[in-house]
Amino acid sequence: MTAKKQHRTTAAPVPLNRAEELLIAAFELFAERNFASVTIKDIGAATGANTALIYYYFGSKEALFRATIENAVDRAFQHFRLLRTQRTTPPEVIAGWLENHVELQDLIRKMVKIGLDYAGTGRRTAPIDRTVRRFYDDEASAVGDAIRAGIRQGLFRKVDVKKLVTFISTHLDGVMVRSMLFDDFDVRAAVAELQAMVWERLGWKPDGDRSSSAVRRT
Amino acid sequence: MTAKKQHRTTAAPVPLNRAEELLIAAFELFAERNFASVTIKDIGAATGANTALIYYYFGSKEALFRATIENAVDRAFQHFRLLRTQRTTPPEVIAGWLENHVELQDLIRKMVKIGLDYAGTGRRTAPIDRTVRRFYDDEASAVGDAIRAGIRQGLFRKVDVKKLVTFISTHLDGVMVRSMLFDDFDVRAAVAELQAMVWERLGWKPDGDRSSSAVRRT
Amino acid sequence: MTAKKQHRTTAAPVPLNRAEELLIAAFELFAERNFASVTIKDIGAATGANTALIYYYFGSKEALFRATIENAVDRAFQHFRLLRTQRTTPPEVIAGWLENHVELQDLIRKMVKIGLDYAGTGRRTAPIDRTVRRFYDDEASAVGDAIRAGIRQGLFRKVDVKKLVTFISTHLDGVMVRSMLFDDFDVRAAVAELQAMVWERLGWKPDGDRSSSAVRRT
Amino acid sequence: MTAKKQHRTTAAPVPLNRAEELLIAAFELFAERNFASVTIKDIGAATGANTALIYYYFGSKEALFRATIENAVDRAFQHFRLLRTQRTTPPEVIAGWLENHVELQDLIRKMVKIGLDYAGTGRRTAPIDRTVRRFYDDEASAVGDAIRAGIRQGLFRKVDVKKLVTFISTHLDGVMVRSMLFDDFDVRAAVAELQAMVWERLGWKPDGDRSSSAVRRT
DNA sequence: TATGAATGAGGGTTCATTCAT
DNA sequence: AATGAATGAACCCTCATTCAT
Repeated sequence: MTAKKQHRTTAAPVPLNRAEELLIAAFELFAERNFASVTIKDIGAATGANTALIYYYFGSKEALFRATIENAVDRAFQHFRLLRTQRTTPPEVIAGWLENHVELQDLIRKMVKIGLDYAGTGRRTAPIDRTVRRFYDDEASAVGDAIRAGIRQGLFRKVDVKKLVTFISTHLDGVMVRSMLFDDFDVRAAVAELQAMVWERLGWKPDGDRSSSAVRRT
Repeated sequence: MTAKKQHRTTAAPVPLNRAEELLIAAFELFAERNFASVTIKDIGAATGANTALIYYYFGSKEALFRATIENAVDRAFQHFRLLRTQRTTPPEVIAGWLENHVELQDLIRKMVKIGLDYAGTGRRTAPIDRTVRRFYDDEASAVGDAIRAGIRQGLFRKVDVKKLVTFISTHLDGVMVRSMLFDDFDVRAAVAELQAMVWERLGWKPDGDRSSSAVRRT
Repeated sequence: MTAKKQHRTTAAPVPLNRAEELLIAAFELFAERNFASVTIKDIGAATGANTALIYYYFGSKEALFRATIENAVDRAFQHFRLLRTQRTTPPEVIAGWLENHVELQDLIRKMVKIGLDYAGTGRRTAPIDRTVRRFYDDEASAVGDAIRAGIRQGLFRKVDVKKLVTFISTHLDGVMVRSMLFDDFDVRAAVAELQAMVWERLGWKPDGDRSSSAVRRT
Repeated sequence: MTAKKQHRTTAAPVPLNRAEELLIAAFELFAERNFASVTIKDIGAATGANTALIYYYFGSKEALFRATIENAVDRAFQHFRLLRTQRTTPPEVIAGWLENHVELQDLIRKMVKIGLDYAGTGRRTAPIDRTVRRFYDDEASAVGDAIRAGIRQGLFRKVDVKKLVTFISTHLDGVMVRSMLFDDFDVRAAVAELQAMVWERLGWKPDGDRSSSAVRRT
C-alpha cells in the first residue's frame, strides 16, 4: 500500500519486486530485533540493496516500518485464508484456527512481537492501528461465526460468544508470548490444552482421532 | 544486589540511595520504550543524575539493564509476598493470585515487556535467565501448592495441577499482552473470566459476593 | 590500497581524492602528536571533512592509523626511489642514501615516530608489521647491494656487509631520535660524521668536493 | 622533587613511600603506553591507590608526568653511578658505559620512550627540559673525560672528543629505538659492534678476553 | 592521609537521511 | 531505478578532576 508498486495476488513464488523483497527482509529483522535496533543498512545488507534505495522506495524508516506491518498483515491473511477454506463444519473451523497458530506459529510470533514493538513506542498511527485491529478482528469474527453456527446447529452449548472468542484469542497471545520468553515452551501442547478447554466449554465431544481435532496431544 | 553499595538499615520507604533510584527510573523507561530506545541520558535526566554517574554505578548500559531486571524481580517478589500472606484457604490463594494481576497489572505488564525485550535480543545471560525464570516458577509453585491442597481437602476436583497452572499463567501473560496492544482492553474483566473458567475446571462454586472472589465481574 | 576507492587516472599532483587527503592529514597529525592524542575530529578539521566521513572511508580510528602507515610507507618509497635512480656508482649510492636522510629528514623522522607509536601499543598487526619491516629491509638491501658491488669492484675494503648496513641504519635511527629529543641537534652534521666513519671503514677516500659526497660538512 | 616527601638516598629495597611507589608505577605505565593512553585510574589500580590520592600527591596528571620523569632520571643516575665507580682506566670507563646500555637496556629504553613522548607534545617545561638534558650531558661528560684522559695517557689516538661522544651516544639511542621497533633486534650485538668501531677509532686494541671488554660478541 | 561520589568535557562511533549523478 | 559520498545529530562511554568526609 505504501510501496510504489506491488499487490501480487497470484499464487506464491513469483519473482518479488524490489519493494516487496525489502518489506519481507524488514519484517524478519524488525521481528528478530526491534525497530530501534534494526538499521536501514541492515535491511539493505539483507537484500543487497543500497541504503538510499530504501529511502527511494519508502521515504523514511518509520514509513518502512508501517509498510512492513501492513504487508505482513496482508501476507498473514493470505496464509490464514488458504488454510481456512478447507474447513467447513464449526468444530473444524475452530480446530483449524487453533491449528493455524501451531503451523504458523513462527509468523504469528513475529507479528505479535512487531505489534508490541509498534504499540510500545510513540510511533502509532491511526491507519496502522486499524490494520492491526483488522487482523485480530477478522480472525475473531471468523471464529465467532463458527461458534454461533455450532450453537445454532445444536452442536455446541449456548455460551457468551464474544467472551469466549476473546478468551481464546487472548490465550493464544499468551502462548506466543510464553514461547518468546522460554525457548522450551511447547506451543503445540499449550494449544491442545486450550482446545480441550474450549471443547469442554462448548460441550463438544470430538471423536478421538478425527481430522477435525487437528491439534493432537503430545 | 547489583549496585555497588546498598546500606539500607531501616525498614522500607527511606530515601532510596542513588543506585536504586537509578534502577527504578531505568525500569520505568525500559518498560515504556525499550532497551535500544532508552538513552543513558534519558535515565540521567529522569533522576537528575549525571550520565557518567550511571557508568560509575553500573559500568555499562547492558549491565544497567541486567541490574534493572534483577531489581525489578526483587521488588515484584516483595509485592507479591505482601499480598500473599493474607490469603489462607486454597481458593483464596488462587483468587489472590489472580487479583494480584489486576492490582499490580502495571508492574507486571512492565515486567513482561522488559522480559520480551530481554529475550528478544542477543543480550541474554544465564544469571538473568535464571532470575526471570525464578520469577515465573515461584509464582507457579505457590499456586500449584494451593491447588494441590484444595484437592487434598476435597474442595477441588482432581486435575492435572501442572497443566492447569501453566494454562492459567499463560493466559495471564496473554492478558498482559492484550492490554499492551489495545488500550481499551479490560484487564479486570479478562481476569474475572479466567477465574470463572478456573473455578469451573476445579469444580468449585464460590458463594456469590464473598471476598474470596476478589476479582469482581464488571 | 586501503581506502575504498582510488581512481587516479592521470600522473602525479592531481587533486587528491578524499581518502588520500585524509591519510596525509592523518599522517602529519599522528606524527606530530600520537595515536591517542589525535582526535578523529582533529583530522576532520584538518581536511574539512565531516567526522562521519572518516568512518565511511576507514571504519575505525585504528584502521585509519594502519592505512596511514601503509600509505606513508608507500609515499616514502616513491621519494626514495626517485632520488635513488640518479646515483650509479657504489659510493654515490651510499652517499645518496645518507643524503636522503638529510633531505627527507622531516618525512623520516615522522615515520620513525609513528613507527615507535605503532610498536609501543597493543595495536600491532601482522600486515603492518610487514609493511614497516619492508620499508627498513628495502632500504637496507639497496645499500647492501652497493657495498657488495663496491667490494667486488675493488673500491671498498672487504667488510661484513650485513653488520655494516645494520650499523649505519641503526645510527640513522639514532640521528632521528636525537633530533626529536633536542631541537638544536644538527642532523646534517651527524650524518656527515656517519659518512666519514663509513668511508673510513670501507677504506674509501672521496676526493674533497665531488658531488658524490653529497653530505657536506657544516 | 615534586612529591611532598621522599629522597631516599640509602641502598635499595627500603619500603617505598606512597608517592615514590606511585612514581614508579607511573613510569612503567607511561613507558609501556604513553602519556595520553595511561589513565590516572590505571596508575591507581597498579598501586592500589585511590584516584583522588594521586591528585592529593601530584595535583594533576601533567605534574605527575613531570615528577615521573624527574624521579626516573634520579633513579637512572643512581644506577649509572653505582656501575661507574668500579671502573677506573679510560678503556674500562668507556666499555662500562656501553655495557650499562646492555645491562640497563630496559630502563634506558623506557627513558628514551618517555623522553620522546615528552618531547613530542606541547607538554614541555623548562625544568624538565633541563632534567632530560642533564641526564644526557652527565653521561656524555663522563665518557668525554675518559677519552680525554686516555688521549693524555697515550692510550688513545687524538680525536675530536665531542664529536665522538655525540656519535656514540647517538648510536646508542639508535640501538634503543631499533630494539623498540623490532622485537628480535640484538642489543648486545649492536653495542659490541659499536664498541669495536670505537676502539678502532681510538686506535685501541683491547686484549682478547679481559674484563675491560665487558660487551662480549655473541 | 585516604576515599567514594560526582561531574563536564570530550572522544569514538553509529545512523537516519540527503543529494548529485 | 540505483548508488556513492556526505553530514548532523546523537549515543555510549571514558577520563581528568573535584569535593565532602
